[in-house]
Amino acid sequence: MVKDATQGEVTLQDLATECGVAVSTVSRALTRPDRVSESTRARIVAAAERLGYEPSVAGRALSSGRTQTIGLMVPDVTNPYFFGIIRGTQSQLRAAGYAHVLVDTEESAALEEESLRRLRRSCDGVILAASRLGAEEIAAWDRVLPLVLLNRSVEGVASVEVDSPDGARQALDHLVSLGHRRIAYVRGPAGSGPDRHRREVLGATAPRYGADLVVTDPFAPTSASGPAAADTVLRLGATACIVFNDLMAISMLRRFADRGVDVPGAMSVVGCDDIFGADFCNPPLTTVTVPTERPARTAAALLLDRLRTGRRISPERPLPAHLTIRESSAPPRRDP
Amino acid sequence: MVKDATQGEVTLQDLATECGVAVSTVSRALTRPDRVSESTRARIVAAAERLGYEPSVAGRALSSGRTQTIGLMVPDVTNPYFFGIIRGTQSQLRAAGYAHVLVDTEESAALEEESLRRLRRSCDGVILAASRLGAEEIAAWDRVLPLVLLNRSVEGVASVEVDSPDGARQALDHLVSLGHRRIAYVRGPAGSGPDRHRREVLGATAPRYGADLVVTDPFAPTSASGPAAADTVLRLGATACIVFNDLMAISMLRRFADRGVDVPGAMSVVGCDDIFGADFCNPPLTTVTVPTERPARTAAALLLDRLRTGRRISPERPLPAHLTIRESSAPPRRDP
DNA sequence: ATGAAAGCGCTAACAG
DNA sequence: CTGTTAGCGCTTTCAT
Repeated sequence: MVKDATQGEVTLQDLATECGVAVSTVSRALTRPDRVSESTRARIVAAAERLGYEPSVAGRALSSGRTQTIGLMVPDVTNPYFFGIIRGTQSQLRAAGYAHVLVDTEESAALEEESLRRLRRSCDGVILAASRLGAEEIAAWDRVLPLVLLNRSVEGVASVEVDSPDGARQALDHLVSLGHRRIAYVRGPAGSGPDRHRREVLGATAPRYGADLVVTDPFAPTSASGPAAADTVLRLGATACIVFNDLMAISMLRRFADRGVDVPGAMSVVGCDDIFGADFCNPPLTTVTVPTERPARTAAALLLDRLRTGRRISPERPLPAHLTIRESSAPPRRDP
Repeated sequence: MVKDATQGEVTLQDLATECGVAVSTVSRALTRPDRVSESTRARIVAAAERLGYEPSVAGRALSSGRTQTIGLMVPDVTNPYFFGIIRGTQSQLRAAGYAHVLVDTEESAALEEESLRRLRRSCDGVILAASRLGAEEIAAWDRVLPLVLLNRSVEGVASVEVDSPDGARQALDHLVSLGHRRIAYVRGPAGSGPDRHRREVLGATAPRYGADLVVTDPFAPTSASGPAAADTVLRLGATACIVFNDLMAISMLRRFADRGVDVPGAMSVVGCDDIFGADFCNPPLTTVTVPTERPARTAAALLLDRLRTGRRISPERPLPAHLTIRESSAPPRRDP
């Protein structure tokens, strides 16, 4: 039953009065059940239940220093890629009794900084997904506020890689196997960890495969960048491209269609992430699939563990990425 | 510059000592600038800046009773429909200096209840999007915790309609104009406000249009329901359907394809929401477009205003819905 | 096992 | 305009 607002909130004091014990006893009964007698504990818990007691986060935070909330910062809530991240962290945190503050940093490092500043006092820790901040800034913040990074690694800061560079290698392998020689990699934002890893892997692998890799300049990882990215790929004379993420890749598909470039006839496109929509766009997008929910849960668990034990444990290896081949990639058209 | 954790947090007391004034003066200087002399205010603000002072949300909440955070509860964070809602409320709240707690209730009324219970003490108010709770429960909660409803209306509780029933009418008009006579409406979840409105409007309008409307039983508003919903529509012998949301509609498109039912040749499909993906699925989906970000901002503004003034203002009218015609709807195939 | 008491950082009367 | 004082609800020594 919902308590009426006019009665005010039920406090520890109320329970103490009700049960004829001291507030400290009530506090213990509710948070350290082993340090009170079984009988009083039962009595207090029953009263709490009956009166609809709900602990005050503020009171608790003030005296204990812990807020029982952790922040999740993502660069773009409207990118379906972050679905799994949001769901995964949320379920893990909820199970542990933590609240979950979601912050959309809108691809802006400045907003990230400001948000961290604001979260510093109100969160016990923060999960930072795909941060656009510099390595030193991240390291500095981690000293103030426990951080776990997702898809970004910084020396000395806990992190979980979602993306595995091998996905890009598989994509390249696939395109080369189809017969492509001149292949473009369409970059994401300049600071991105996965972007760097992919460039490294592709750069190192292309020669071995006998492929001619051309890398674009960085793009904002959103649909809006698609048309420009598509045009760039055409200008570079590639017959196939690997794209930083599916949001851009799907948008590029449309640009190619608008310019009369047949996909996959005249241009093969491989995206990354396998987001919502990748399987039903037109043509369906060949993409690098990476499970996100599991690493997100890992990140949350990592943070919780660190808060509890003070230890920094190292994360399990991420699930391997795999290529999901759909209709947007095919052998290059033979020149007439 | 980021303050080092070893120094501990800077408090009002620190600033007071630093400036040689009382904590209350510092408090006022930072929250009621007009109640302090300009010179001391400047001195204090400068010190705060210099020492990297950040107010303690907990301390503030405890003494003022306000937490400066508001909750947003959505039934499914992985439904792109809620993108605009999340963005809209977030931007509005951020501008007002409020924190934003996102809760995914996973289409479960029980989880909604539990979340409200937990948020009661830690939020100043909650924006409840597409609640699956009963009207009486919602009204009861509103007495305890200021609520604003999105896409759900309950007597006496502030709400903003995103959906306008006229969208469904336009969809029906469209299909009838194309020549369809037997038209199915695929329902969403039982408690949904928009679902009820649409049934009412469609039920009232169909006779006037000379259409034969058949209404399905309720479905969970997710992709998973698509196949079953598609099968039901076929069983009902309709040549066209209006679907509760695009998530289901897109999924139905695929089911129809799998069953060899040509869309739009043998079946016209009209969705609702115009979510991410509706424009690039195959075939592109005719759908009822409704702007979500603006009403979400309105909802946030409404809540903030109520918290500030205690008044309950009534919201502006929602933006009108409009039909966006794409390739998933066409005239019915002439029987051979 | 339980109680008394001291704050945590801040706001909000109430004095001056 | 500013200082003094009392809590807000809770956890946490320190006694008992």
